[in-house]
Amino acid sequence: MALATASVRACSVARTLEVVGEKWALLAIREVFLGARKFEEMVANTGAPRDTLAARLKTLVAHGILERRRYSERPPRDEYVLTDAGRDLYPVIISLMQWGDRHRPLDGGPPMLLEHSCGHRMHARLTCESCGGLVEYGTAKRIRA
Amino acid sequence: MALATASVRACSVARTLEVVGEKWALLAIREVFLGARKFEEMVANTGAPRDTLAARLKTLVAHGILERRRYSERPPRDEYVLTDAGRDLYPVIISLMQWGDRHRPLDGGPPMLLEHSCGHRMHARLTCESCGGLVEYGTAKRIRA
DNA sequence: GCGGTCAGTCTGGAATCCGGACTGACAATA
DNA sequence: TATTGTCAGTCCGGATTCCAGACTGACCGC
Repeated sequence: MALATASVRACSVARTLEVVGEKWALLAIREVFLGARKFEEMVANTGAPRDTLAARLKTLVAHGILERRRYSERPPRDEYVLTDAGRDLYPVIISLMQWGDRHRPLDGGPPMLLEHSCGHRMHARLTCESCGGLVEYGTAKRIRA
Repeated sequence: MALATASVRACSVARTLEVVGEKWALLAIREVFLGARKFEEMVANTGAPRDTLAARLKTLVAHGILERRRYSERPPRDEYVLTDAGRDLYPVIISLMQWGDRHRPLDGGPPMLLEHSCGHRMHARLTCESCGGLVEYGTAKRIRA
């Protein structure tokens, strides 16, 4: 009687989502990327309940995605800044943004345009570090697990 | 008395998260990318409550990310396959995976290795379509909104 | 008929989420 | 000094979701 009970896949996607997978977490991170580092700004820009946002910021700090930095002593004021690990979430945010731009467009075009440092309107894509070729569904195969 | 009340940012990230931002949605999509297209497989591999997973699959189908396809009439069996819009989420999944590989590593290395069609172990990165340069935090600036 | 597979649905308690009111520290204005 | 405003939360009670696990129902193979 072989018992092959629920061995959940060990997967980096799941481990990442444990950190940023909650409803307002990525939106808070987006705000920091966009320069809104203060609690009040994030509340206004995301529409998150203050309550929930405070909790998310706390766990993001605990997980080393954000850092809380005091930028004024009198009055005491803190802002949230990205750690290195937080900055590494940039591709996640950009990928989500591009999907939304393409598949959930707004009348009047994308709500936000980004310009890459090369001077062109930014269209990002995932490429292979070795060959430079496009990475999309079907261009990769599993070689372990 | 100017009332600048809570104008939530119109943002493609938020619109995308409305579709895939719930706890088990992206994990279900990951499963389909990995070839687990059947309900039972997804339950086993993700560990999601059957209940919740059924609900997520329903909304993903409703949102045009997945498609339910009958692959057997007798007994009646359906599987879930990616639509074009679903396949376009590949960069999101890969970005999440790479973040997890780097910042939440497992002893013994990444649980899954991918090989790009060029034959090398896949390390994907976000690059600019115009110049081919790396896209990371600080390489883009907002030119609208 | 009996057990097994597949794809869910149902249940009831636990955990979260929500909008909005409130607090407390301070600054600026009157 | 009193009033108003900003900022960063906390607190509240009700509504919504989530969860593990039991159950259903359609089918197949033996």
